[in-house]
Amino acid sequence: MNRGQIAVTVDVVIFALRDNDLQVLLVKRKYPPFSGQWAIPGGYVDVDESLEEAAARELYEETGIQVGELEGSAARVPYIEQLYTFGDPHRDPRGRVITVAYFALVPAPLALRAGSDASDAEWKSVHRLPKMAFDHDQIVRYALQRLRYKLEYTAVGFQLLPPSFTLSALQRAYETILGEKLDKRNFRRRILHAQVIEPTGEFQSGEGRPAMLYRFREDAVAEVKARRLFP
Amino acid sequence: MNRGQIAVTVDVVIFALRDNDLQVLLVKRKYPPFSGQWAIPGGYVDVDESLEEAAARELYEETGIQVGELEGSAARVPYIEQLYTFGDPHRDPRGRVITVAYFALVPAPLALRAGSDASDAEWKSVHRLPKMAFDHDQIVRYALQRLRYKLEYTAVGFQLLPPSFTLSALQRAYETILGEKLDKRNFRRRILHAQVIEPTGEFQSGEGRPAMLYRFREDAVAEVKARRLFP
DNA sequence: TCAAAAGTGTTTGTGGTACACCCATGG
DNA sequence: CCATGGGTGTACCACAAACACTTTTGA
Repeated sequence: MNRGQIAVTVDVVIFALRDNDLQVLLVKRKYPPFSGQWAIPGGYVDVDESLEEAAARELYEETGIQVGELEGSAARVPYIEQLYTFGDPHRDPRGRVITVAYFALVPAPLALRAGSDASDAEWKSVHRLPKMAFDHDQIVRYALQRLRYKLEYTAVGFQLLPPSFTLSALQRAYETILGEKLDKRNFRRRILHAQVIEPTGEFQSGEGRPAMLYRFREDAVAEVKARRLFP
Repeated sequence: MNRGQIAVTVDVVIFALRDNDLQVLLVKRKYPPFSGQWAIPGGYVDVDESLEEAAARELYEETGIQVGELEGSAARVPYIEQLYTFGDPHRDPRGRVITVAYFALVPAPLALRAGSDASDAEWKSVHRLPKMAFDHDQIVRYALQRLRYKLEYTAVGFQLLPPSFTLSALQRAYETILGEKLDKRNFRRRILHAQVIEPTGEFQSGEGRPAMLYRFREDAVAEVKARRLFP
């Protein structure tokens, strides 16, 4: 019998697109172990809250970001899903701590607030990650792999964009995350053909010719079963 | 702070093909809560063992099935992966118990042994599941969904078959799991084209014309990235 | 010779990929 | 008028789906 000997935490990998780069929100640890090092936001699960509630609470306490669909909220996470549970017996020097990792996507510009558990919160490029506490580097790498994977067969990528966006911005988002160039004509044809976005009727003016703005269709089928019997 | 107030278990959904049916291994609970009801094998995680070790140990204790690649072992699990972590605060009447669920595939005929923690272990059809303890029905349903999903884009299905098998047997396996008929010629072409199996040179005699036996190619690329940008 | 299961090809449609130029606007 | 990014079409190829008959064996 081992009740009471194992602690459970949740940790959340939060992705956003900033400066044409895929970034992760990290917090600087105030207290040991690993104090002064960067970590993904997270903390202990309370006895009477669900894992999702714990993830939302820790996120809010450490970064000011709220989970939910509320309009007008400056900082909200529209998308969160369970990633994996990491349970190596030696992943935390304090003792046996199992962590249920989540991964979240937020539209680019979010107001942050340093919370009580963390002295600082900062966005860091996934390509230049600092040394991180615990096994958090492994968790972030796994989350990135999952994000890339999901990007290709679900419409999850729209969660990283503002409510309306141009097709070029969408393509840049895909290219940034996948780390490769995509053909403009093929990209547009596939996205439009997939019927997941619709034109807003508005245009965005900028440097060159104004671009049509699109929005994600809420009624879109985000994930479709594809008969493949492995490639 | 909540250390010590939350218990962690692992539970394993084990699938096998028996009698042209997809079945799950269930154990009858000896002790409360839910004593006398069916449950998937599992139990508390020890402080000093990893989640995978805990899954393997519980599996062995309750069913006699060993995890690993050992040849000659009558009952071994060649495939196991983490499924999901279920953490609803009220999923266990004894208190807060979070369970890390795994799902495993075994080739059809495995010798079972009732263990000390379970008075009985039995294979049950996924289509006619009995009333189950805790949220185990939910876990099994989720595992089935995952199995069907993986079947289509990975070569995981071969883990449910003996080392050598006919193409008809493979097709029956797919049809049983997916719950639908597949076209024989298209199925064979795709499987052979995918280069995941090779002929053994042996034939299996039976009712009609003898059938070529195939084996899974260990060097096969089981999962290939397919550029789709959602269907 | 019959029953039972194994094995085999072609046509058609759809979607992926490669590829280059004109368009609308602001400065 | 020019720089900047927005927007468009076609040809080829690979693979998915639909579809029915011949072959081999044992009883």
